Amino acid sequence: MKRDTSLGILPGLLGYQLRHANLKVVGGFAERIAPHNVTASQFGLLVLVGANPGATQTALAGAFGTDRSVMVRLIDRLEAAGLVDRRAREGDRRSNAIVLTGNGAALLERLKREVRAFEDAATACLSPEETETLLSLLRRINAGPRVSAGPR
Amino acid sequence: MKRDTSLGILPGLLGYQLRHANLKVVGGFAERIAPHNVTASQFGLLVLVGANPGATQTALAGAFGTDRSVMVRLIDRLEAAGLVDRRAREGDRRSNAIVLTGNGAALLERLKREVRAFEDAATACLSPEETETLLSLLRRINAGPRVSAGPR
DNA sequence: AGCAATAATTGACTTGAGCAACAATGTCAA
DNA sequence: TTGACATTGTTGCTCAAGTCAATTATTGCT
Repeated sequence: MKRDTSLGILPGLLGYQLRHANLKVVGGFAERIAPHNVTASQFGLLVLVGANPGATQTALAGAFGTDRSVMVRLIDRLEAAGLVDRRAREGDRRSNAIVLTGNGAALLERLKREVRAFEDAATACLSPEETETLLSLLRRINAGPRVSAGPR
Repeated sequence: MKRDTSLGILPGLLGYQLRHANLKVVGGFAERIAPHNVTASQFGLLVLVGANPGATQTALAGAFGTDRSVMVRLIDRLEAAGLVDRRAREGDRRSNAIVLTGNGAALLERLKREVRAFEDAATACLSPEETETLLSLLRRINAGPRVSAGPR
């Protein structure tokens, strides 16, 4: 009774393909780094903090593309795990300076090696040039203007 | 005080670019169709039901890539909104035959026009050939083998 | 008849996003 | 200087989704 199911117009939609690629790649990566008790989002944030020591939570949220309130809870968890610190910031007592702890920096190094290996596996079905093309097209989509809600 | 934030190695990672493209495209689309009280997932499911009238919930879940229990609640909402019906299926009283209602079919037609316009806007920064390339690369990633958890 | 498999459902739990409100703090103009 | 306004981190609330286990009704097999 397999009556194989048609996907209709979905395969032609960028949104659909993006949703599935995201599910597959990010999901696989999450599964791979799960033994370290870190999610994919947390890894991304660790990279960001490592590249911008002392940045403000709002700056991190902006770069990460999330709401400030989401950033609060993300950092809460990383801080509870002893991977980052909230430091006082001279000159502005409203904001925190977020920095990696020693443990955080060490874990980040190990995770960076894992993510490289994982990405190679995930793009094994593409040639290196094709992978580069895919990345550059995605970057252009991401850099493009915010897509308005359209005429209504 | 913009001290523009560095993204570190993130821009070179497929997972990162996919996450952001997904956020941007799917998020923008969700915002656009929100006035119709439909989420992006629900739109996808409407397309699927329209292309496979009378399909089983389990078949839909399989094609959609979600758990059966998720499908139950997705259909619950569409049914409550009067967009689909659970029909009795002759020959097997365990399963439901899911079909579009008149309202559901009408809404689907309107949404299909909107999604086309939206995708055109989202890919306006790419040439038609580039958009096709992007879609085909994503399809290959999606069709590729499940990425294993890798060596430890 | 008896029993394993299947379809749908439910409940509990977790995650993530988005929004609104708030207190503390900083900025700026009159 | 002071009063209006903006910004920062934070919390609470809501909602959509995803996982996992358990339950019920039904079907098919032997």
